[in-house]
Parts: sequence; structure tokens; C-alpha cells
Amino acid sequence: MLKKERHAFIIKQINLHNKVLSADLATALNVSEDTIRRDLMELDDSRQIVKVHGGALSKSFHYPFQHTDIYAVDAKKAIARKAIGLIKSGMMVLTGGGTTVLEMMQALPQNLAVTIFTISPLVALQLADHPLVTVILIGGEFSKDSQVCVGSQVVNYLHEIKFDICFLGTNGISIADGVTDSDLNIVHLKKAMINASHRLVVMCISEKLNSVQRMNVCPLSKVDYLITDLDPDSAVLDDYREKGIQLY
Amino acid sequence: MLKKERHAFIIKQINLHNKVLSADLATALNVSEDTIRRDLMELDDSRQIVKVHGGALSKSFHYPFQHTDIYAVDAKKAIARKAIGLIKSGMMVLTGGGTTVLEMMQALPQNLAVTIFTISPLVALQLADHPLVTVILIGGEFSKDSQVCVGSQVVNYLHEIKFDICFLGTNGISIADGVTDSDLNIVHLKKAMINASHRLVVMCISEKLNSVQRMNVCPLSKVDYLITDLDPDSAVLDDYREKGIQLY
DNA sequence: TATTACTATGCGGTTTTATGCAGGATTTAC
DNA sequence: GTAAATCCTGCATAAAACCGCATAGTAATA
Repeated sequence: MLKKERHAFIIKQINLHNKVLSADLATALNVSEDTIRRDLMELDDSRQIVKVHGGALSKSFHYPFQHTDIYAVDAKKAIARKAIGLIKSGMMVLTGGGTTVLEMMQALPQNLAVTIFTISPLVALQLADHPLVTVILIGGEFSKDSQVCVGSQVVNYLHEIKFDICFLGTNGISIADGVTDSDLNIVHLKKAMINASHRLVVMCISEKLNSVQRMNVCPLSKVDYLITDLDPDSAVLDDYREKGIQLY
Repeated sequence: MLKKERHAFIIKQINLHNKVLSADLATALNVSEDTIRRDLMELDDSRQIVKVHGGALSKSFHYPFQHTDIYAVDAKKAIARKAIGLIKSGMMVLTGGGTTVLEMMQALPQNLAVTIFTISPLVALQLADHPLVTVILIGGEFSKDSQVCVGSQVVNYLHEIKFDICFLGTNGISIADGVTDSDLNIVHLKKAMINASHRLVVMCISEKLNSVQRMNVCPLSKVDYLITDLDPDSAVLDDYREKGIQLY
């Protein structure tokens, strides 16, 4: 077995599985681990793979997300575009926090005159230079984790007003468990927001579809619209369509 | 499972959900929590995530503060340093908006445990990564000009609480007219803030000293402390000293 | 063909890395 | 204020990597 052959084999394995272990290669190729290690070194030196302790990884595997500031921006922008279509002039809109909502506010047309209530300081700041929008920031204890206002103050406030439409990003949505989240405060909050709104729009990037978090926010029956980055006719969404949710 | 694989998995999870819990990762990846903790440490060290007690948070979720457009930064930093000396652990602090206050919050010692009420979303966000501070954001209509919450909602709220100390930046202060400002909403607000606080700290860069704005906020007799970037013994401040204001 | 020079490989011993575990200290939650 | 969760520190262990060296192969050349 020539060195070149081993190298070819290793590259093939990595392309196949995205990773290899030194020990596996040693037995598979019937050479010592030192040899494998030296092979991996060379392939790393020639930038064909990335050597790590214990084996090697495919180059594309090496931190695929580092370059985008916000993850899945494009998907979120797509969702934002669709979501904006649901807003009509004169509406009272309620929004949560989250990057998807932020994208949405950034893309809000300049000629839309609405009142936006939000629990997210970031959303408020984002709308600061929008000429026609009135922004009401709902105050309360500021959660360092989720960067929104939470707590009973917010919940009480929400009891007193009725909104036309509520936009929520979500961390988990599935057929079986509906909308779920992982933070107790946020769950309380979202429940109150949902109850305070005439219609509910849930926004979810396709990667998060059918994922379940620890705590229950609301059943799917409460969701009026589900917006994803997918084609609304996609088969992936069939189950949601059958539940009577409007897809965008 | 190679370490890098775990790292990639963790980063993906964080990008998806904006946060992860160590315990969840440990079960998901079938390693001990110690290992996860060490992983999170490393990812934090390399600035890819933000480690917090119990897990980690997405970094991209932090608001990009741009301090480029702040006027007279050095003077404001000097003021901020002095102002912080007035805050003691356990206090209920009320703050306005403004760049001086922001500088102050940025310089707040990590070991200070206080509750900070603010009308400024920027202040809240600035304090997001401060471990011991509880932040209460006072909600209301968001003023696009001044980037703080204004309106009757805020004023009403302020009627109900009494604070130990209130920090205000100002656009005008003079012997004859006291503290003045140019925006009606802000004047209402500041009056309410002053009334709600046991002591009042006014912060003013020397350039704005002895300038007068259109509307009256409060007489000098209400001002307990005046903090400028000047030497407190400076002759420029003599008139204020004679009014019984504590200078810093 | 014998000599030489160079590369590739394996082996033993040492060092480093990765991980888990035990305990005590801290922090958080109720 | 107490209980539970989380963290930190030090330690133990096994795996992996490293280092030097011996040896085997390989190739070029006299």
C-alpha cells in the first residue's frame, strides 16, 4: 500500500463521513497510528483536511457558521418579507423579540402607518428612524438572556389591551406539542401575548420546524399563520396545513 | 465524537435557539457536564459564544453599540467615572437616556449589585451582560428623537415608586434658570423622574454649562449633585457651589 | 552490482490532551 | 433562607501525540 493510496483512501472517507478517526484508519489500512498521523499531517499541511486531536475533519466542517453574524439571515429575511404582507395600515401590532422579528422590522415599508407594541428594546431601536410607525415599548424586568422585557408587569399590561395581530418567532414547533419554548418567563410572556391578540402569526425557519422545547406555549389550534422560509406548498408543511393553519 | 464535532454541534444549537443549557448538551452529546463546560469555555475564549451560568448564549444577539458618533467621549467618560462613585450596593437607581448615562453604565463595576430603572432601551441593553444588576425598563411610547420612553404611561409609573438616586444628563443648566431642556415630552418626564427620587444627580459636560434651553425642568435647589468633566474646585463652578450643590 | 542518499515506517518512552469524578464553593431558584 | 443546581479545583486515567532512533525500502549513480 503506497502512501498516495492511503491518502486517496483517507480523502474519500472524509468526503463520505465528514470525519475520520486515526485509530480506525490504522486498522483499516493496516499501518501504525504514527503513519496515519503523519498522513493526516501532510493532508492538513496541503489544506485538504483539518487535523484534530484523534483524527481529522472535512474542511467544510470547520465552523460553517462563523462568517454570518446572525444565523440563517437569508431564511429570516425571506420570512420577514412574507410576514410584512400581513400588516395593514392602521393596525395595532404586537411583536416579540428574536432575530426574525428584527429582520422584519428592518424591512418594514416606509409608507406603512401602524402602531407597534413590543417587548424588545432592540425592535424599538430598530424602528427609531421609521417615519410613520408609533412604537410603544412595553416595560418590565429586562431579561439578560432573551433581551426582552419579561415578568408580571408585562403580563398585566398585556391583559389590558387587545391587538390586531401578534408576531412571534419560535424556538420549537411541532404537530404533537404545538409551540414550545425553553424559558419559563418567555412562556408566560408568550401566552399573555397570544391571548391579547386577535390573530397569531408564528415565524419559524425550516430548520427549527418539528423541534420540541421543554415547555408548552400554545397548541397549534391557536396559530393562525405559520411563516417559514419554505414554499408554502411544500410537503414538509402538509401536517400543518391539515391543522387549518394558513401557510406563507 | 471528536471535540470539534461537539463544538460545531454546540454552535449550531446556539445559532438556532440563541441559547443552550449545559445539562441539555451533556445528555444530547452523551458526555459529562464538565466536558460541556470546558467546551463552552473554549468557545467563549475564542469569542464564538457567550458563556453564562448554566449554559451559553449567542453572541450575534447582542446589539452592536457604535460609539463612533458620540460627542465629547472623553469628557463623558470622566463624568461617568465620578458618577459611579455615588452608587452603592443595594440602591434603587433611576436613569435617563443620553450618552453620558450610557458611558456610565458601560463603566459600572462588575461587583456592584443594584437595581436600575431606566427609560432608555440602550441603557438596558448596555447592562445586559452585567452579572449583578437587575434592570427594569420603564415602558411607554418610544421617542424616536431622544431614544427613550416618554409619555403619560412613564410619568404615571414614576408616581408609584421612590428611588434612592436619579442620574440625568442635561442639555442646559444655568444659575438663573436651573435645569432646562428643549423637548416638551422630555421635560415632563424629567420632572416626574426628579420627583420620584430622593436625590438628584445632574451630569453635564463643561461645554454645556451655563447654557439655557427653552423649557424649565427644575430649579437648581432640586439638584443635589452636579458632575462635570472639570475639577470640582474650578472657579467656573463657584456659582453652583454657592447654591449648595455638591460638585464632583 | 554495490554504494550511497533519501524517504517511509514502526517502535519505545515521554509528554500532552481529553475526559470524568469527587469534594467543596458559589450561584440560583423558590 | 434553604435547597438544588452549577461551577471550580485538583486529581486520575487513558488515549493520542510527540520525539528520537532503528530499520526497511527506494532510487539514483558510480
